[in-house]
Parts: sequence; C-alpha cells; structure tokens
Amino acid sequence: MVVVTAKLRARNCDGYPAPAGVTVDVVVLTVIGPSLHVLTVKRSDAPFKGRRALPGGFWNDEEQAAEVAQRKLTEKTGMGPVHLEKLSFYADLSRDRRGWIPSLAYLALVPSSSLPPDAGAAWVPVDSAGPLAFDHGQMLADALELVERRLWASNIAFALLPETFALSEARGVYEAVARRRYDGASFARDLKRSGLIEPAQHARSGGRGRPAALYRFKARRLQPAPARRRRAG
Amino acid sequence: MVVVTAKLRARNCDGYPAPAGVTVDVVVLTVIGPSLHVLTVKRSDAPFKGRRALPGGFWNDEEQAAEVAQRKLTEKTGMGPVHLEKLSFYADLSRDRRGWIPSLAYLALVPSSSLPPDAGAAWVPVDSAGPLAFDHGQMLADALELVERRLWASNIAFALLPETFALSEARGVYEAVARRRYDGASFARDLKRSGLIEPAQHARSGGRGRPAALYRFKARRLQPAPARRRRAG
DNA sequence: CAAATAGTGTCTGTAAGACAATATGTG
DNA sequence: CACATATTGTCTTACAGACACTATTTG
Repeated sequence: MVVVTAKLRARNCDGYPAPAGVTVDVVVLTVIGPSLHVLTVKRSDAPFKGRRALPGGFWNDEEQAAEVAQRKLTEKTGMGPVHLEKLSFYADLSRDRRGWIPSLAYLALVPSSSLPPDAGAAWVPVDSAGPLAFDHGQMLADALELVERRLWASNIAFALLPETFALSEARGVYEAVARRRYDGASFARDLKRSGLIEPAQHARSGGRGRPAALYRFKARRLQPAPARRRRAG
Repeated sequence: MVVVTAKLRARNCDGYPAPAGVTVDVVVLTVIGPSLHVLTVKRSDAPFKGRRALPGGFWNDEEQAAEVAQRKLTEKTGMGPVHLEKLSFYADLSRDRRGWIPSLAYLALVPSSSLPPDAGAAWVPVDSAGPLAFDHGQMLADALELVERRLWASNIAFALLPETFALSEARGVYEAVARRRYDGASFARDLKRSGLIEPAQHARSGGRGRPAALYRFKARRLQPAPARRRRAG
C-alpha cells in the first residue's frame, strides 16, 4: 500500500521522461431488451474504492495492447473472444491522479446472448450508468457516437447479433444503437437492400405469430456498407 | 550517437514496466489545386536518414499532447495555430525499431493560403506520397478516411477554407477530399441547405466572369451537420 | 459581343418514412 | 377462429445527380 505523494513518472534508459505507465480500457457494449448496456467493474483499489469503471489494466510490452484488452476481459468476466476495435486515446495529463498515465481505449461489441456468468462485472444501461471513474464517461460517450455513426455505414451491428437472426431482432439492436424506432417493414426492406446480409436457414418457430426468416451478415469483420448514395445527409 | 542493441523500455518509480516514451505525430492536410496534400519532414536522425515522415516528436509531461503537436508544427514550419483533432493511437510493439514507443496521432487541417515559407517541411500530394517512416502511412490513410467520412456529416471543411470563400472554392476543396467531382449547381444547392454556411460580405470581383458571392461557415469549430435524413446510405 | 464564371430552374431516379394489406404461425 | 408476429406492397416526401438556361462580369 503506497500513499502517492508525488506523481508517478518514469525515465527510460537513455534518461528521457516517459509515462509512468499506459493503460488499456475497453468499452464493452451489448443490447439487452430495448437498450444499450455497458460492462462495468467496481474498483476495489485505493483511490477509487467502490467506483464503477470500465474494465482495463496496465499495458506491458509482453503483449500487444489489444491482447491486453481481451485478456483483462476474459479474466474478469469469463467472456470469450470479442470483436475489438480501436476507439481513441485519452492523454490528458490530469486524467489519472496517480500520475502521467495515458490510456488506449478499445471498443468491444458482443451479442446479448454472450452474457457472462456475472463475475464482479455488471451490465448497466448506458443512460443510467452514472459517473464513471477517470475519464471513462468520455470513453463511453465516444464509443456510443462511433457505433451510432457506423450503424448504417458499415456492418458493425454484426457483432451485437448472434450468427443468425431474424430481422425483428436486428431491428431491436438497430433501434437501441440509434436511439430511435424504425418501421418494421421499412427496416426490413432497407437492411436487405444494404447488401450486408443474406438469408440463412429456414424459419425459426416457437414463439407466437408467424415464424421469421433468418439472416446472417455476409462478413463477420468490420466492413463499410456498399455505397449507394454518395453523400450522407 | 547510440547504437541500439536492446529495445528501449522504462520502469516507473514503483518498478512497473513503462514505454520508453510516447510520441505525438500530426497529419497536416491541405488542398492545393485539385488535390489533397500532406505535410512531411525529412528525418535526419540515425535510423531514418532521408526518409519522409510526419512531423512529430516525443511527448513529455510538461505539455498536453495536443500542445506538443502544435509546438512541433510551429517549430518546424512556422505555421500558426491550426485546427487539431485526435486521430487515433498506434501501439504496435514493433512499430518503432528503437523500442516500446506508442504514438498518439492528431489530424490538422489548414487552408492552402496558410502555406508556410518552406522550412524543411514539404507538401506532397497524398496520392504520390510514397512510403513514409514507421506506420505513418497508416496514419495518413486513417486521416484521409476520417476527413472523407466527416466531409458532409460535419463542418470539418471549414478548416481547409479561408474565413470567407466562394462556393466554387468550397467545391474544389470538397472535390479534393471526396476524390470525386460535383456538379456546380447541385453542390451549391446542397451546401447551402446543409445549414452549415451563411452569406458573408458582398461579391468578390477581380477574376474573369461573374463575381461570386462569399460565404462563411457559421461555426469555426467541429460540429455535426444538422441531421436532415436519419440514415446515411 | 465573346468568353468565362456564377447562379437558377427543373427533371429524374432512388432512399426513407408511414401505413395498409396480406401471410403464416400458435393457442 | 382470434391473435400475434412477419412480410409485401404502395404512397409520399426529400435528396442527389444531371443538365438546360439565365446572369454578370472582363477583354
């Protein structure tokens, strides 16, 4: 247990100043019911006790940064491999009271079906997440903006949906991300003509009402949607 | 002069590993004539001699990262304050042969009228930039993609244009960024109805042909364009 | 007036929102 | 069959691209 009296920093073997460390944080998003949720952990270490934060940890040069992100997630939640993307960096000198510690943030999207057996981590709705430690609230805001911007411009939603899905499931996910409602018929028409999905096996039954046809995304890595019109709006 | 025999790394005063340093790099873009250009410097230090690279340098904790970006630019090119945005981070462990040195990349857009009196830096067309040192080529590619994605979705082009401008000037800039041509009439109609610009003083004369009306961007910091349609394409 | 550039008007194809109508399952 | 959900069809508005035509300047 160390009482921090001076801010941490480091020097490299040539004598130049270096950060005391670099952390990697992950914004993990999923859709539960009608709304986006973010994965948070409760910090138990000294200056943050009980505060909610994004999962993450210090980066060392025995792993690539993205590997740290994946490993920390697996350690803390038992979650398997996730779809990871670079989000941004957070480098304000005062962002971490412990010292000069920039952070590299990743974005992970997971289908709600991969909900881990809760191991100290908790899904919280992004609207009622409350304040997070450090600048993690900003990371979350940036993540939400990125996902929403790419929602129709790419196949990014594939990571939020199971391998095969009904159009109504996809609509729920798109509605949660875009924070708006879509007309069912128009949504189906537009997602089909986006060129991103293709029919999968035959209908799934079991629920009430007419069984839905199943679809899958053609690619399961991030790709831009085939451009239809040139400009946005 | 140091021959690097082992990769540089550092330890902080608590004994944990830390990067040997963190660099800040800047992708400075402008439009010259019909095409986008990027600002490059020739490295004169040991392992990169003569190689073209983006301007940048090591970050220390006496300045915020963005301040380093601005200062390095000013030192090397005499360029005044520029519009800076976070671009991304580049953290591959092998990206810098000298050791564990991640980089934070910023994007700067400047109007072609702010061309500095050449002080060791050179504008090169982005299409014929050739290979750059480190992963600076990837930084450039990411910058181009970001600018193009935001071209119509925000007022980002304001930073590439002078305070007031004719619609034909704006069209040239948009064409350079989007790498396509626009119909003059449709472009004028669409930029006007974007809600991003407003009329400025009266027409400018001097050239051949009918003098053009002048416009300005309503805001000179990055803002999303007022949404017209909900989705992109 | 001719040339050059600026700006207006209009037509067309397509995207997107809304909603009516039909299809196909379950209890 | 009643109900619930899925799917198809159609109508309307707005946007983007194209282009003809008009306007205003210089030489």
